[in-house]
Amino acid sequence: MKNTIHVERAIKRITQADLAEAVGVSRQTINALEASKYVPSVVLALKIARYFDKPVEAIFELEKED
Amino acid sequence: MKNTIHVERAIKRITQADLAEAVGVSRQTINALEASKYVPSVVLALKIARYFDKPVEAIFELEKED
DNA sequence: CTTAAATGTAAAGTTTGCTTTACATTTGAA
DNA sequence: TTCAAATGTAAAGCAAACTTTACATTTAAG
Repeated sequence: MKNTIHVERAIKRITQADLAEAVGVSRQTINALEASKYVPSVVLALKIARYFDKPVEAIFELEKED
Repeated sequence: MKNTIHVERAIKRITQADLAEAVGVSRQTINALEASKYVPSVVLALKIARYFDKPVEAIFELEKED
């Protein structure tokens, strides 16, 4: 599983803390997601995708090992 | 969080066990998802969506309480 | 350079996804 | 009606998501 949260965030010029607050999780959760330290729930993925106004698939991509 | 796995499965006329095997989880996991007993990871959601050839958003929908 | 904001990281704790085993109930085809 | 397949459900256990607190490092603006 890889994601482009870092990129989307750069485009919108938003901090990890901003995104965290917008989707209702802790800043560390966003940081860990960007570092691929774990896989989010589909609820969180949907909220992040909705925030960036893109489909889930545009931000979260399956890899072979998934 | 609600999902339409049951419906998609009915359209394709597949059993819970078939879907489970196709996406690499146990049959009980699919059963529990259909019963909304829990929220899947985005990896599992992506696999299910891909299996049904639809976007994640077409199968998994956020509700107010999410 | 200095300082504040942003990011990285870590540890301990709680909750929840998902598994396995096991059994009961429902459904559908012969 | 009978028998098998499909579904529902439950409990115990493990792994992973996510939280809070706390601190160190990097980045950027003045």
